Amino acid sequence: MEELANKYNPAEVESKWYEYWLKNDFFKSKPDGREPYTIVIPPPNVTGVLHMGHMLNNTIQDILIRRARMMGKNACWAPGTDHASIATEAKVVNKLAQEGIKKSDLTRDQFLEHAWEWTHKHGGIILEQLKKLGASCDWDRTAFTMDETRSKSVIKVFCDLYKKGLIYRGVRMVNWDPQALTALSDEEVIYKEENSKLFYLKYYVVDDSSEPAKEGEVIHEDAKGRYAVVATTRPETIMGDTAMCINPNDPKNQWLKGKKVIVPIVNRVIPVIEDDYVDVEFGTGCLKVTPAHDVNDYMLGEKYNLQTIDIFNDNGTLSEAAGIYIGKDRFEVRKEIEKDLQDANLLEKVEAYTNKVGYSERTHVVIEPKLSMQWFLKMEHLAKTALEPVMKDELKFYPAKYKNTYRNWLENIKDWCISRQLWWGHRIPAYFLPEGGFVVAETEDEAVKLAQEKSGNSSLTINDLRQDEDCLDTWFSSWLWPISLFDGINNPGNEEIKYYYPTSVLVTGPDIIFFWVARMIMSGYEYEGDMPFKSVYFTGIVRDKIGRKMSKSLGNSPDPLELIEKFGADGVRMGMMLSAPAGNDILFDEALCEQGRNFNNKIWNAFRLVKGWSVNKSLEQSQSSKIATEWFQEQLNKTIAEINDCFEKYRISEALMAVYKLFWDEFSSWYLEMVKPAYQQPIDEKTYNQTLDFFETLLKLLHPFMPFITEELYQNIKERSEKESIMVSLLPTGKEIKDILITKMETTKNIIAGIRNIRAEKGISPRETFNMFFKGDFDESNNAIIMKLANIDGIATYNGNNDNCVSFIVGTTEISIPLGNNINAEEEIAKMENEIKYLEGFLVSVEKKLNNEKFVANAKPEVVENERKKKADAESKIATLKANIASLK
RNA sequence: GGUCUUAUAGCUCAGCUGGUUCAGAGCACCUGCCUUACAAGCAGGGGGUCAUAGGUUCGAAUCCUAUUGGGACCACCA
Repeated sequence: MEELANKYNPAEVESKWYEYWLKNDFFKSKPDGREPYTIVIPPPNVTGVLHMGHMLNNTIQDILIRRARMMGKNACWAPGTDHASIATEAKVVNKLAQEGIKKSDLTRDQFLEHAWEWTHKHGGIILEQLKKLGASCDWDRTAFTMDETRSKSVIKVFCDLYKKGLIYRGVRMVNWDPQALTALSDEEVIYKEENSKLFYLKYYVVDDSSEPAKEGEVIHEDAKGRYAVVATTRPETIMGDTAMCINPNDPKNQWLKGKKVIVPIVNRVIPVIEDDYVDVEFGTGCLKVTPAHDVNDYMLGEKYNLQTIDIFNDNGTLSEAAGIYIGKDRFEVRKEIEKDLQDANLLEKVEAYTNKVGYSERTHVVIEPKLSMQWFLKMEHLAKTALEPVMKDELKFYPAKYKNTYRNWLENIKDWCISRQLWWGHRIPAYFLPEGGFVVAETEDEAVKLAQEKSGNSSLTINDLRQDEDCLDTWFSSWLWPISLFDGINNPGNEEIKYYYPTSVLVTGPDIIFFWVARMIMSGYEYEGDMPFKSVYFTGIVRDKIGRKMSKSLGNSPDPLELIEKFGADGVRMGMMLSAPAGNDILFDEALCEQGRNFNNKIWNAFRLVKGWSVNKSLEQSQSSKIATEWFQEQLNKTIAEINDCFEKYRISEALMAVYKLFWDEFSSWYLEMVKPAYQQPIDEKTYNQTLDFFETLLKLLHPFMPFITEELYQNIKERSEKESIMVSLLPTGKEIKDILITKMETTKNIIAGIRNIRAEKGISPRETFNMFFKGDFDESNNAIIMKLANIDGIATYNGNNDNCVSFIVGTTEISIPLGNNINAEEEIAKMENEIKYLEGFLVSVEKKLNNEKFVANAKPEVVENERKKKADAESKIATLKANIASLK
């Protein structure tokens, strides 16, 4: 072996092996006789760039998929991107704006041309970045939610649901984004607490009879007459007021019953209506009703047949219907109207107030509730089928706590507003007839046919029909992802969908449990009659080390690619996984990547050591090496079982920690030290080969976590043939564990540590040798190990003649090291007396238990037996210590 | 406002059906060491009334109740 650098350099090897894997098609999957293991990637935005959340998410997926592949399964990780309609359209609009082009100046086709250009230019960068991470996706399968197959699927599903009567069109109060100029679903609105103002407005009463106030009534009055006071946070909407509402049981407002009031400034006369929706305690108990601009007011409007006046334009400015402030922005008007009300003496007071305001998830502008014609999908039936499998754990959530969240949403589900007033997306396949009405069809030809039938006019052509301008919500394509990736919508029951569906696991963030996870489950049952995935693994949010969400504006989010450059992909992957228990947020710290990199280096150097040994075939295996190999084999088996168990429960960070400790502590610190030949001495062949086998097994166990370094070393540890790779090798399966060897070695390690401790305390060089004596039960089979690692000349039973000994106790055995004049008797005595004191205290508590009749009667026999043993052991230790003190005195 | 969740070492977290895996791990920290694989390292070591108060039990970090403090989600009063 040529000279190897003493530091591992990841940059040199990572791209080399990724190329090698691609060249050999190791990531590819085709249906065959093996058990499938399928993951569909949560498709990132097509024009997005990799952030820490993606890193975490995709590292986990890669770990799972690589492990499955090494377990002999047919592993298929299907990648792709999402067209992200609002986000992408917003980016394109911005870009055009920079070039001085307004969207409204373009035709739909022209705009889409720009959008596709943008998509082709920036699209898929994120997938290239995933390759740097080592992601073993089957790239030939790369899909896009707006490619032909997926688009066809979406349209087909829309038509199907329409035919089933689950899709309908209707005027509803929707969340309107005045910047993107589109409706949003409830899930796309984020409520934020805000410091705002509560305005108290005067609504003068018409035809006031001036009857005296009855008991409990609160009547406001000034020179202009009697008036009601209405508290509102949105005075700019008074132009849309069509009623005032009081609670019929509100004593203080009884006098308003049946009256009419005048909207301030506007001077429109509106009725006072009564409904117990109104909270008597809030404000003055008088509510202004603006059916066009508030969800609850809309409900009141429906109930009492009120007029609705829509005072806003789509972009949030005041419309003609408002009559005043026309063309001005809503927030501008709020300021102006405050002043105007003040000037007109119609503003009683203004109070500071905190309330929650809805913002658009994508454009971050304040949502305007707006009445508009939209398409909706009925959810009741879909929700019903999707609930039970999750509650019954047929489809498992990790962590399970999200089952509650899931149930809560499904049980209170509202219909899904699926239309968006955007161009970038799947256009709704509804076609309006010249004389009114519409048809829904997958193709234009079919639309014409249906239109002819519907109108009875057989001369209708496509030119007579007008297709709906709206697009579908992005999630309306994402919810089909696990099916459409295998073309299961267009070609039901095809070979791929039958083989790969249901997929094995979905790895995603809990923030999209409603947007995406729940809806995929619905569509899965609707179109495949089965769950889309057997498990869902919810990752946490990546935060910085002091717990803040990573965000561009805070500047606390590291660039993943820079991290990879600095620590290597393996190091970063490990850094992510070290602190990522399922469902917990991860507090990311570069120090974790450093730990990952250090671990790479540790593996690298262990490799250097082993490869540096020369083998002497005529050498016999030493006793210590024989013990070491037998023990390590057991330790390996034990850890493999542990890792398997962790993976079954999706405790991935724990699995990593187990293999980390196995390699660093058990293998490097203990095993290699046990078998390591003296400097420049050869090693026997048997031990050498066994060590290489162990090393190879360790590399395999590490591979899912750290694919690159493990491949590099796998290729170098033995001669490999052309197309061999660790990523397609088989993981060792668990074997029966002989715990006895492990237990014995633990005792041996304790003895070695005890001796090293004495050396450290007394400042004795590790090179200086001496003898060791024992008293009590002692298994001598590991003596060779103790002698080698603790640098001991000989081991013998204590013969009572070695007065100047320092002792310690392991289990019930006393270990003594003769140190001649190095010993300070007083110190030793003090130490032992301290220990006796502790043991006596311990003994008291054990005896107390054993003297308690109820304990002996009720506790399990083995528990009682254990207490007896504790008692005996403590007593024997005390006796030993007392004898030692006596001998030192 | 509702629902859920959580509190264990300086930090991040394990601790399963109450009892020897019961007080643990990793990191950080401290003390020695540049010992020929590795200072990105080696050897050794010190850290916790298991949030607080009650209760159940022979026995509680573990089960129950309340309180306090985190977190998440849903709803929302103008």
